Amino acid sequence: MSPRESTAKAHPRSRLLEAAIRILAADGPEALQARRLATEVGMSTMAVYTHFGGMGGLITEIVREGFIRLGRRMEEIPPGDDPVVDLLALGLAYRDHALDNPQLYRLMFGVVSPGGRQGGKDLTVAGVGNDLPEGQAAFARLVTAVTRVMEATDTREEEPHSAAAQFWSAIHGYVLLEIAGFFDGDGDPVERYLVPLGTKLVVGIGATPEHTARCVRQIAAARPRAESITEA
Amino acid sequence: MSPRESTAKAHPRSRLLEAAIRILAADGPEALQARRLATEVGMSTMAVYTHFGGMGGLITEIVREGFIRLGRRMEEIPPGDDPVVDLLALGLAYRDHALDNPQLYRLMFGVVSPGGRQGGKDLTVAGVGNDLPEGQAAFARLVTAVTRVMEATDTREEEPHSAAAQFWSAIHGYVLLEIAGFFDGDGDPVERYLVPLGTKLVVGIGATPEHTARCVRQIAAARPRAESITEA
DNA sequence: ATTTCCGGCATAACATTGTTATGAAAGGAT
DNA sequence: ATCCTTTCATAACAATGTTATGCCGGAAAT
Repeated sequence: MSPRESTAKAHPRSRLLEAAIRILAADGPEALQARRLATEVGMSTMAVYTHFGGMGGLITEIVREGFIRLGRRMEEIPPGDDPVVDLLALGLAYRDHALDNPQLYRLMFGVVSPGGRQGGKDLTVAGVGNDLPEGQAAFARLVTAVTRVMEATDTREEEPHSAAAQFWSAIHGYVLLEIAGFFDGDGDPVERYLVPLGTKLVVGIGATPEHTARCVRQIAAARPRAESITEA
Repeated sequence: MSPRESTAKAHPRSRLLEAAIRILAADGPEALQARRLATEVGMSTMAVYTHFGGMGGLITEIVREGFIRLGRRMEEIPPGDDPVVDLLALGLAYRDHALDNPQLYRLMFGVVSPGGRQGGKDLTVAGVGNDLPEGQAAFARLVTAVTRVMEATDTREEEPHSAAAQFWSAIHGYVLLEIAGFFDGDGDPVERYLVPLGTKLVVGIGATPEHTARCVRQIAAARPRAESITEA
């Protein structure tokens, strides 16, 4: 037995979780079924129940993993000299990650219900509230970036937490509309909508329009143009 | 037979649609089932197929009706003297309507999939794209409001369509996060997040901060405080 | 006025889903 | 060596969307 096979046979929980994320990305939440998942990993459907308690528990773990990956993606942005550049780059990284994993992103925010058993009476979504600490961690990264900008611009009129929540609202809404296809056929929606939107918010936080424009040009120069969606 | 009964017996399609919206608001998308719907209107499940072709067709019509109601709610805002006041009031009406019908709002944006057959492989959401003209109508109302502000402030740097799309992104994201419970326990989230967010965008469009602040105070004075969610 | 035809819908069956009951097998603890 | 716990395969169950079938009633045609 090769080591690859040994790691493949072991850790059935991880295999289930990764297979579930793969199926979700490939064929959407409707394909996230117990029998298909069991076939994918070469086991029976009972494995889902022993390791996750059911499809609901599995989806909860998928959401957690989604927030972990989002947090990692945002951590990868190295803080540079200009906090405004960092904040804008953070927003772009957030958008890039969401559009690389659109199905996962929608599932994270309860935007989709795989078996019809989810997203029910209670509208509260695990992850954005206090339920999943991984969600708070990703938000905390945004709060620190906003705080640095406000400190650099001597802005004290607003709490960083409040301003960060506004940033998240704007980017979140933009991302969902772009995923939904609302911006299809209008050129590069990032350049057309997201960058102006972020600019307005950064200026509203306290940065000067001139400085923000310089930061936007700096980021746009380092950014590849006309990328395509990788996930099916 | 009283006239009320006659109208109740007739128009089975409308009865199905209204019952579906009622069930959705009361018990969530998971309760949107063919058998329950048939029981609710006193018919068999076949009625769903004769009138809508299946549950998918019914959901499409629910989404259309949702955009119609959203459009009506936004039409009810009478244009006043100040376009900035109008735009802010439009945003608040949008938010109020969404939080009065949170389940419907999420369904409209493909945010939820009742039955697991929706929101599948294709991420494009009917309504925000070109599929449903009712969705375009609601967005058009926002474009005109933004256009008036930009005309009043002599702003020509940006297209109204682009600025309106940024507004929609921001409000849409805020609404979804508020529905998801992200702002729970932080006081009035409208005052704390939505109003500052709208303020930054209005200023970014070209209005002066002072004038915008006056408009915000004017609207806040006319707005009832600490409203509760009406839908279960 | 009778006949014909067609749309609307109830009944019942079907395929597919999540779930659970049962038991076997494997591995470690005593 | 024995027992106990965990893990999971098999199979059955409940509930879902869907479809096949046929009845019924009214409208149109003769």
